[in-house]
Amino acid sequence: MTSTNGRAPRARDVAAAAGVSTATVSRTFNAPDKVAPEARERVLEAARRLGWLPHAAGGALARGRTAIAGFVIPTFDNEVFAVQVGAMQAAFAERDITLLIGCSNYDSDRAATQVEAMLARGVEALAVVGEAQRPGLFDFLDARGVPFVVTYGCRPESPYRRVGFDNRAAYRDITRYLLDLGHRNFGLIFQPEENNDRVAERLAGVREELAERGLSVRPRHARIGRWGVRWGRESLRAILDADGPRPTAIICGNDHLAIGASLEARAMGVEVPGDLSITGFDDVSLAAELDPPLSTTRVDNARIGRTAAGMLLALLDGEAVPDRIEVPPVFIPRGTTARPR
Amino acid sequence: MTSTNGRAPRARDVAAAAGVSTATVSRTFNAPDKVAPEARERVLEAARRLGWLPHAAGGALARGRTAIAGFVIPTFDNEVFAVQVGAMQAAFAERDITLLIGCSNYDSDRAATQVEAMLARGVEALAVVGEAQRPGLFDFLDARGVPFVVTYGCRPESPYRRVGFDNRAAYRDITRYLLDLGHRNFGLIFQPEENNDRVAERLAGVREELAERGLSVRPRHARIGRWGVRWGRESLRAILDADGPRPTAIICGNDHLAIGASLEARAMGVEVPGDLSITGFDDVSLAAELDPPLSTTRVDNARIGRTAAGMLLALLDGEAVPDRIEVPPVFIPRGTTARPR
DNA sequence: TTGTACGCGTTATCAT
DNA sequence: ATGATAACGCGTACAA
Repeated sequence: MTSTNGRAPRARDVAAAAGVSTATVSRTFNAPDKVAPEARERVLEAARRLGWLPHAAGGALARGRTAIAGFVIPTFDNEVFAVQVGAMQAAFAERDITLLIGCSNYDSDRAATQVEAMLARGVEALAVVGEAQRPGLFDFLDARGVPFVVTYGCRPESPYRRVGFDNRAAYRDITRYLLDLGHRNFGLIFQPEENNDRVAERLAGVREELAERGLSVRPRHARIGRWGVRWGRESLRAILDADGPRPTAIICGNDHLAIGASLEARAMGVEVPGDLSITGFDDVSLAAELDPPLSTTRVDNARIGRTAAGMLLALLDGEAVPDRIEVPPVFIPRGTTARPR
Repeated sequence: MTSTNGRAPRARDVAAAAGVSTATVSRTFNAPDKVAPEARERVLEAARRLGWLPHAAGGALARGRTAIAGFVIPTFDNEVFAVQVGAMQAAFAERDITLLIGCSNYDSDRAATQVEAMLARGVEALAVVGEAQRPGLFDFLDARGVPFVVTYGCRPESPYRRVGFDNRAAYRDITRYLLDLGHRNFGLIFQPEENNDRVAERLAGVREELAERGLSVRPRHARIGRWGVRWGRESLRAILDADGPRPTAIICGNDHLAIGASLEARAMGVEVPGDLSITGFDDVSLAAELDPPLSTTRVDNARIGRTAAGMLLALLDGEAVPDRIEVPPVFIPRGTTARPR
C-alpha cells in the first residue's frame, strides 16, 4: 500500500511520487491556487496513496506557529470540567487548533509543571481553571507573551482575564433565597478549600450574607473536608447528631455533596424539604431526576468552555477582548428547599 | 526579568547569556556529565533567569521523537473514560510523554479525523476506546508503524492488541445471576448501539445466555436508544406500562440508566428489589450510595488506563507485549436484585 | 507555475 | 570539555 514501509512518509516522498518539488507539495495544501491543476491532482493523489500527513513539528518550526492551545483543569473526573474541556476542544477544532489538556489534581505545583510542559510544546494560548495558581505563574505567561484566560472562577476584583461567574455572589444568592424562606439556622457541607479559590469564595459568600443579618454558622455545623457523595452523607449525619439545635438548611459546595446529604437525610428519617432544606451546585445531570429533585444552581459549562476558547482565539487574532465575560449561574429551586417548619 | 521581551527565549539566548555554545546548553540538560561543572552552573543559571524551556518542536525534529502519545475516547462526559484518561496521562507523565486526547462523540469518522490529527502531531503510540473504528484505520496505523491498543472492549476474537474485559461475558454473568435467582422475564434498557461495539457485545451476551435456557426478551421490553438517567426513567415506565406480563428483572447498559429505572420504579410505586430487580454497569461512585444501593458490575478503569499506557510504553521500548490483558469486571450484588416474588 | 535554498530550534556528530 | 556544523521536515521568499 504505502511505499514508505514502517515509517511515516515525508513531503519529499510525496514530491518524488508526484514528480514535483517539495515546494509544490507544500503549496498544494497551503496555497492550492498557486499550483497548476494537473500538478495539484498528481500531488493530492500521491499524498493520498502514501498516506502523507505533514509533520506538525516541521510546520511549527517553519511557520513559527504550533496551533496548539492548552487547558489546565484540576481533575478529569468531574462533569463540570469534562464539559468545559469538550466544548473548548470543539471550538478550537474549528480553527484546526489542537487542545492540550493537563490535569493538576488540585495541586498548584503540578499545575505549574503542566503549564511548563505546555509552554515547551509551544502552546500559543492557555486556559486555566481558577486563579489560585503558583505565584508568578501568570507573570511568567505574560513575560512570554502567551495569552491566557482563567475559567470557572470569575472574581470581580480578579486582575486576570476570565470567563465564568462570581462564586461569592452565587452563594450569597443561595443563602439569601434560604433566608427569605425563613431559615435562620444553617449547616455547610463543602469540598476541600486547598488550591481551590472557588470553594473559598463560596464559603465567603455564605458567611457574608449571613453576617449581614447578624447570623453565622456554628463550627460544628460547618463540614469542609472531602469530595463526593460519601462525604455528604457522613457530614449530614454528623451535623444532625451534634448537640444543640439542628440546622434547618444545609448549603452544599456541589451537587454530589448535596445528593449525599439528601440520601442520608432520608435514611435518617428526616424529611426533605419538610424538616430540612438542602441546596447543591452545578446542576449535575442527575440532580433533576432525584426524588425529591435537587434545588441547585445551574452553570453553563459548555458556554464557559466555548467562550474561553473564543477569547483566546480573539487574542491570537490581535482583537480586543473584554477582561471578563460573565456566564451567569441560575438558581433552580426544586424539591429540596422549602420554608422551615 | 527576562531579557527576551515578549517572546520565548531560545537556546541561543541562553548560550549567549552563559557565554557558551548552544551545544553546551543542550548537553547541560541532556547529558549533564559531559559538561564542566562551572559551565553547567552558568547555563542552568542563565536558563533559569531567562525562563528558557527547550522548544519541543525543535527537539522532536532533531531527535526523531516527539514524546507524544494519543488517546481517542468517545466522550469526555463519562466517568468511565475520564478515569481511564486520568490514569493513562499519569502513567505517561512518568516517562515525560505528553498525552493528546481526542474525542469522537461516538462518531467513527470524527475518530478517524482525530487519529489523523494525532499522527500529524507525531504521536508515537495510540490508544483507542473500542474496536468499532473506520475500516482501514488500524491498518493505517500498522503501515506507519505506530503501535496501538484498544481499551475497554476486549473481545476474545479481536485481532487487535487490547486491554479491558469481555463485555459479552460480563453480561452473560449478570444474566446468569438473575436467572439463578429465578427470573425468567427480562427487560433491557440500553444506550445506543451505533459505533459502540461494547453495547452490541453486551446485548449479545444477554441474548445468548437467555437463549441457552430457551428464553428471550420481548421486543417491547427491549429499549435501546439514548444515554442517561432520563432514558432509564422513560424506558422503565414504557416497559411497565406495556400490555402483557411485566418483566421481573431489568438489565441496564450502564449505571445511569439503572439509576433512572430505579428512581422511576419508586415513583411508580414498584418495589425494588421486591417487585423488580435492576442491574447497572460500571459501579459509578453514586451507585453504592443510593437507596437501595445499586447492584452493578465494577470495572477498574484506572487500571485499564494504566495498563494501556504500560503496554504502549513497552511496545515503544521494543519489548514483547501480550495481545490481550484482561482487567476482569466484578459483579457486585447490592440492594436492587433479589428473587422474584 | 515551478524549483532552489534558507531558516525555524534543537540535538548529535565530529573535530578541536 | 567544547564549539562548529549538519541534520530533522516543513513553509516560503526569491529566482527562474
